[in-house]
Amino acid sequence: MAPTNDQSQHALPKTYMPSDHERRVWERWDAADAFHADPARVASGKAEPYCILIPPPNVTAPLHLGHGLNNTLQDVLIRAHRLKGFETLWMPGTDHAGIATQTVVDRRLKEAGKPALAEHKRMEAEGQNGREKFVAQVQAWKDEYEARITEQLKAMGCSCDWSRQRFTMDEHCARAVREAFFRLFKDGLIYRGKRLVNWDPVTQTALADDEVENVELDGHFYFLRYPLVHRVEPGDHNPVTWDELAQRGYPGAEEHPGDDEAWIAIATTRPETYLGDTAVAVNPSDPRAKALQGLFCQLPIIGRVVPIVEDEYVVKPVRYGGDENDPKAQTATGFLKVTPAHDPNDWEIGLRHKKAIETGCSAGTAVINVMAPDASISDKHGWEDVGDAHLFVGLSREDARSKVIEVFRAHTLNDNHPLLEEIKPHRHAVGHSYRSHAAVEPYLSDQWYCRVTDDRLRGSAQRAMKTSQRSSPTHPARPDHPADGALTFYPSRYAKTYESWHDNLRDWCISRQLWWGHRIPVWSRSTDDSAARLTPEMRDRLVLWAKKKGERVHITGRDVRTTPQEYLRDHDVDDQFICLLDEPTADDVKLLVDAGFTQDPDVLDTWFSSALWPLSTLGWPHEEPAPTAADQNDLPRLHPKQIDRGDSSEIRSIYVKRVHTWRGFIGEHDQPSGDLIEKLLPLRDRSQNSDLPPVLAYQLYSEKTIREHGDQAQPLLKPDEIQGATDLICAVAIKTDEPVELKDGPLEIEPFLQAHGFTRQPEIEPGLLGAFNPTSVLTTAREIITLWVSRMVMFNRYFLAEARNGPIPFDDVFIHAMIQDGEGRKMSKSLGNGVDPLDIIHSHGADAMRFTLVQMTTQTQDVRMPVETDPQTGKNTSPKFDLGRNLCNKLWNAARFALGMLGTGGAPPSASIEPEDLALVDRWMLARVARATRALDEAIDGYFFKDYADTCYDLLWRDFCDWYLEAIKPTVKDSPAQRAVLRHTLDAILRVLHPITPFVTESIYETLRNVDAPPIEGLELAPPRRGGLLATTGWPVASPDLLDDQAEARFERARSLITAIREIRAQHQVPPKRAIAFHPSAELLESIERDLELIKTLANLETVSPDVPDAPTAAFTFEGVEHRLSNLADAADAGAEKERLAKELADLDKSIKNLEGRLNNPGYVDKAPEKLVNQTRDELAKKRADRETVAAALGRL
RNA sequence: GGGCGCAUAGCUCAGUUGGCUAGAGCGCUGCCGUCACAUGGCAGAGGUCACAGGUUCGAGUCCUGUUGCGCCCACCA
Repeated sequence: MAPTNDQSQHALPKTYMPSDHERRVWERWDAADAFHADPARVASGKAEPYCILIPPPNVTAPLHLGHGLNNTLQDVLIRAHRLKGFETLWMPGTDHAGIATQTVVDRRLKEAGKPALAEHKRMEAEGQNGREKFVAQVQAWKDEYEARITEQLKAMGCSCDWSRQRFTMDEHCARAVREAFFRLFKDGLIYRGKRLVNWDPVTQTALADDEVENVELDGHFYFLRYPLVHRVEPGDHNPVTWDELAQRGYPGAEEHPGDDEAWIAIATTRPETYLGDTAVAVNPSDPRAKALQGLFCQLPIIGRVVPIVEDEYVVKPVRYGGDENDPKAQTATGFLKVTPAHDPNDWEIGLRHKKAIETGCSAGTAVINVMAPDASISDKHGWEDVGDAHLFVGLSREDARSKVIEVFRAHTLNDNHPLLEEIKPHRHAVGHSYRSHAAVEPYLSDQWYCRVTDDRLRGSAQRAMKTSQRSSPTHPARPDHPADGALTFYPSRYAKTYESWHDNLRDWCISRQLWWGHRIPVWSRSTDDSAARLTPEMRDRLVLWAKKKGERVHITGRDVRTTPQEYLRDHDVDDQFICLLDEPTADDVKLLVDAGFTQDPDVLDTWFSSALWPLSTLGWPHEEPAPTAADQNDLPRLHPKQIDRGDSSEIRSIYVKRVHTWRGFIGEHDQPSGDLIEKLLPLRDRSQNSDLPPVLAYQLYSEKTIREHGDQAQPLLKPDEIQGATDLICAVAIKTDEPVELKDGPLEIEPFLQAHGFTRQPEIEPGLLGAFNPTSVLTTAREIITLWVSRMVMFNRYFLAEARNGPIPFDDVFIHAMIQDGEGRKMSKSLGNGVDPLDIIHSHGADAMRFTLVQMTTQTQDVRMPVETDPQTGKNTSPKFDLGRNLCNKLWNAARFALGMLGTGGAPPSASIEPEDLALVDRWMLARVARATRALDEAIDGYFFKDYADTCYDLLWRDFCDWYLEAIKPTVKDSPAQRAVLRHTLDAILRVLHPITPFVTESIYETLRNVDAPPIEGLELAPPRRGGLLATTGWPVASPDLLDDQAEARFERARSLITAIREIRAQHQVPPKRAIAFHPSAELLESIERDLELIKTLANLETVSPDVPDAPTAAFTFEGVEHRLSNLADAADAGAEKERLAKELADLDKSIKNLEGRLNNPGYVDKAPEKLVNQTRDELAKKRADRETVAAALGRL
């Protein structure tokens, strides 16, 4: 063998220092493009795709340990599949996280004493571009945090395809958002609605239902009295007396003095909303309802008269027939104040009784909003009959509540009954904004909604779920439609969350009154003011404009679907909406502004762009065919589809792989096309005729041809056609940034194109969508199953639908556990119990962190991680990470030892090695590798991450280090075959561990890959595909022939014997160095003859012979027979021996009793499987024999 | 109010379809400075599987109930 490189062994430090390796390894991966996925390999059938889209982290803050876990798991899947030969794409990116980021930046600006959101809003109102300036601040924040997040992910070793990183507000995503919005809008799935929304009075935006967190609070029930009156004109007072009520048959009326004014009592938790009451409701089956028909209530102070309506929704008090078991019935008065503008239920009641309320309520309307957007009481937002209630105006919600109570307490009816009847404590859930944590106000507001309850969205999401995971085989709403998808949750219990979310779905409020987000691409024109109606001329201009835009603009109104022409002609509608697919040009804007339109100031809910993630990141809506692999060095043919249809004065471009494609429009804007053509034609000719690789290609189309022929359009080729055309679209592909030599000197192509009005926009990669959507698995936290998973399914299916249901964006959804601290609390900034992944990477290394996290990932919903604060650094850490660090160190040292044994650059490989020619321990080791790879395959397929880590751990530590390396120490230097097994086993271990601990394995592989050894028959270890990197090698494939049952059983037997001997050694406190003598029975000696060297090595035996010397010995039982050891110590310790034997005897007695009991049970013998019963009998016989031997030994002492 | 989950060694957790004496890591005890690794080796102690019933030849595992935690959902009378 080659000289053992002792120097190199000693050059390696005894301890694995992650910081010495992680950067170098990362740079090697990066330099080799190791993680770049090529859709062409999928398209050409050379590789199966495997794709994961990162759940884009919010740019609000750096990543926390939960992200660390999630992304580690994804990387494990990605790296394992990359090794398994899949074409693997892990798409990275970040989320703009609208409300969250805007809130954080606002807060930071305030803390820094800089102009914050409020100031910017004022600037905007004053025409000083406040919006733009504020968004720039948020953008700067985003840039900083996106960079930090990227750095964190890279530090963790995440093998994303970093060349394709996306952001939910970048141009690709914006493009997808516009397309999606436009299509939904056109298809009637987005509409404008005025209704109650969850309003956050602090950030002053609407929230979706799922952005509201319910918090249990101690509140009160306030019982208020409303006097009953006859119909009166406002200001009049015509009370109803109890006598009158008694005559009308009102139960209980006689309990009151007959001349007194009668009242009814309502119970509320929010007395301040009484200012907006427009009715009082009673259950029609309440015995009092009939007597009240035709009567009214008069609201104190305000003087508003409101009708009494009958509605089944109202809970009857127990006394009047309510359900005793209903807690509501126990506190209910049977009367419900109806405040449609400030309570969702009341809103519904208001709708049901709209007419009756409008005619009965003295305000003449069913809806009275008494609050400003900051939730203070206001008479400027729909409240007109303020009356004597001015004292409330301007108060906050909380102050208004106290004031109302104060006033009701002070006012009395009949001089002795305060209007405040009672206050009872009441604990109830109150919605709070998940961002500002302010109590959410149900607030009347005009918002955009996505009609997710439509079957095209909700239905398709429900049908997507695999039948076996459903609680009902079909969706209730469409019993005739069975499942048509294979959406599967791991663990399966989360399927229920998904299912029930859809059952209770309501339309999704998608507009947010924020500045940070995708602006809603709708221009609207309110025609409330009749003077502002469209002039016929303006209408004609708009119609013409819309006609020219064709399919790229959609005009409609509130809940009305007509053709644009019809729509604009109709002067009765109150709102007009124009949705544009493309960013409007300056001309468009001018026209729209002239016509009185303004762009909607709102932005879209963050989740709208998140829902498009599987589409936008993969290039949708540009669906372009993948280039074939052979084309890679050529310029692509520029397909007309790549050229925007419609308004072509807009200039667009794309990249195709690393080829930059530019698009421009020639022949408008007084731009002389001649110059461009003159320059371009020779360029193309040069490219086509030269031996040099082509650097530029372009094609010219007439806009008209593209309009008429779409994808079938042919480019213009003849010079005269080109020169004559006035509507040329030019698509240019360039392959270099270098100047190109022309006759008249070098031409810098990009500046040249720019000068001609071309702009370059980010690349769209052909074929990504086709190759990688559907993706393979989504790995995420359970809290966003509803927010995100469902919506991705809906949108993917909707937008990719050829017919009814498009593909599901992923079949598998893995929901990982939540990391809590040692006390089971969520990790959070406010508790100070969070752990920063970078801190762990610094203290323990990325691999250590990853291993620990993977090892913790079981199928439970929470995992706990005891958090400790390092007293020196003040940083949080956890002792759990030592596990991972220790494992890396163990691997490092095992490799150090192995490499020392192997040397480097050894003998060239000869013929392959047949396993049957190998020593027992080698065959055993190979069998362990074979068994482990099988277990690991299963673990990966079923998302059993802990099993994966544990299997690796056992293979490396228990099998390879504890047994194999120890066993081969005396023999490996002289056995080339054993060295081959050592080399390849280590190689296989590196490969299977690589998905969890990529850095240390890659570091070791740098050396190991240069060590040659003959291959072993049945163990396939594919070489690296790129850059000599372990990350690009192949998964170890072990043939079933390596599963050697006999070798394993034989080794196990030797191992039991070794363990038995070691036990005696420990019992007698024999120092490890001391070699002892073993005296087996003659039979045992004969049966272990072959493996004697192995046993001697591992049990540290000096001699083995059946002859027991005349010296102190210790006895032990193996396979029911007594054997002896001698030379244990200079003096025998009879006491310890006795103690040990006594304990062994007791243990044996216990299990004998247990086994006998079982066999004496006739039920067991009759009913249990025969095999099991026989096993029990054998066991009992063995134990009895052992017992006899032990008892005899004990007797002799 | 509805749904889901958890309770196993001092700590953190495994324990697939019920089946030999319930496992791992950390911690603990003993021996070890040994020439891959003390971030290590060998050996060991430690568990009435929350509680009460039930099904079964057999229950940590299945069923019912109880207790204690945790999470999600639900239009706050």
